[in-house]
Amino acid sequence: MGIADDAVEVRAHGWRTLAALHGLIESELERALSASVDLSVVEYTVLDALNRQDGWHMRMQQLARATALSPSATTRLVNRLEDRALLTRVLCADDRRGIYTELTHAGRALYEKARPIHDETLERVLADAQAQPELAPVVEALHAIALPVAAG
Amino acid sequence: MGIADDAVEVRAHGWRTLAALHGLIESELERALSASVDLSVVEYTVLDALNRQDGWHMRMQQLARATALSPSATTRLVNRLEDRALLTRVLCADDRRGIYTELTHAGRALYEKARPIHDETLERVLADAQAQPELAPVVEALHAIALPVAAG
DNA sequence: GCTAGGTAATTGCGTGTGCAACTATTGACC
DNA sequence: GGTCAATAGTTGCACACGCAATTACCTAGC
Repeated sequence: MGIADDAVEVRAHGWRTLAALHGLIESELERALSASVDLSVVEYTVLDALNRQDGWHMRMQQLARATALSPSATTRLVNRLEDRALLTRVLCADDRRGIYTELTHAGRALYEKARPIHDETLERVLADAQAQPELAPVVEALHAIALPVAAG
Repeated sequence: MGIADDAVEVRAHGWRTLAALHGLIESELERALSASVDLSVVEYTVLDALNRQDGWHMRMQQLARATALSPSATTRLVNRLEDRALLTRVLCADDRRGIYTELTHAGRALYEKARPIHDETLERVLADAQAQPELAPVVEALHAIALPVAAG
């Protein structure tokens, strides 16, 4: 078997490994978050994204990109969170097609409660994953990614 | 902000990056496979897993692990593929609770057709991802993973 | 040999998702 | 100023998923 064929195998195997690690992390986060604060991973992702824009609005489309969801799924996701009074829709004045979302007090409070649980779970799962020879290299790579801006 | 806080941020950011890359690859594979051979990514994963066990059976449970799916989802996934005559259920003699699955001729043929599409899409997507500074380190790590056994 | 506890797989049910079709609004062109 | 394509967001619909309950079977223990 030649070098080119090996490359195909390596990519396929790498993809399976990535998918395995992703599934592992997501299911653990799902369990931890839904048990403690009744949030799914995507719901937490929304709160996290909104919080990271501190005080700033976010369009539906940006939310869709941040969660890797379709527009329709994003609409319903925002509906669920709005029904729980965790965020509010804000009509935008300069483009009346656009809709901004922002966290409510309750939303920020729930996020503050969920965040340590999220972070601890992530730390634990990554440590577990790093102990598996199969997954370790990918976990290492995650650590090596530089933060987008100065995080201090 | 201290080193410990940075570590939390780095993990969270790494996880978002991993999720982004995973979502990117999965959606591209989904599009390519469903358009050309009417298979979803998990369905392809099943055919691939069965094929990699060349001629060998695979229990439902193993399939569930390979696809990161629940037992119920695995049952229905196998149902769909069986309805399309791509695989067959085989009762196991020594443990009559267990059910083996194996590819049919049609299943193997469709896999052979799907595989190059899968591989080419994966190559293209990984190349695209590697061009994004944000995703590149993770893609590098995937390439660096050694194949489980001698692949030649 | 029979019962009790555990495991493999399946089914009922509620829910989240994507696609396609739709509405509302914007911006470009003449 | 009116028309037309493009964009933002929402809704109808079908479908795949997870959880919990169920069935069938195996394995101890007595």
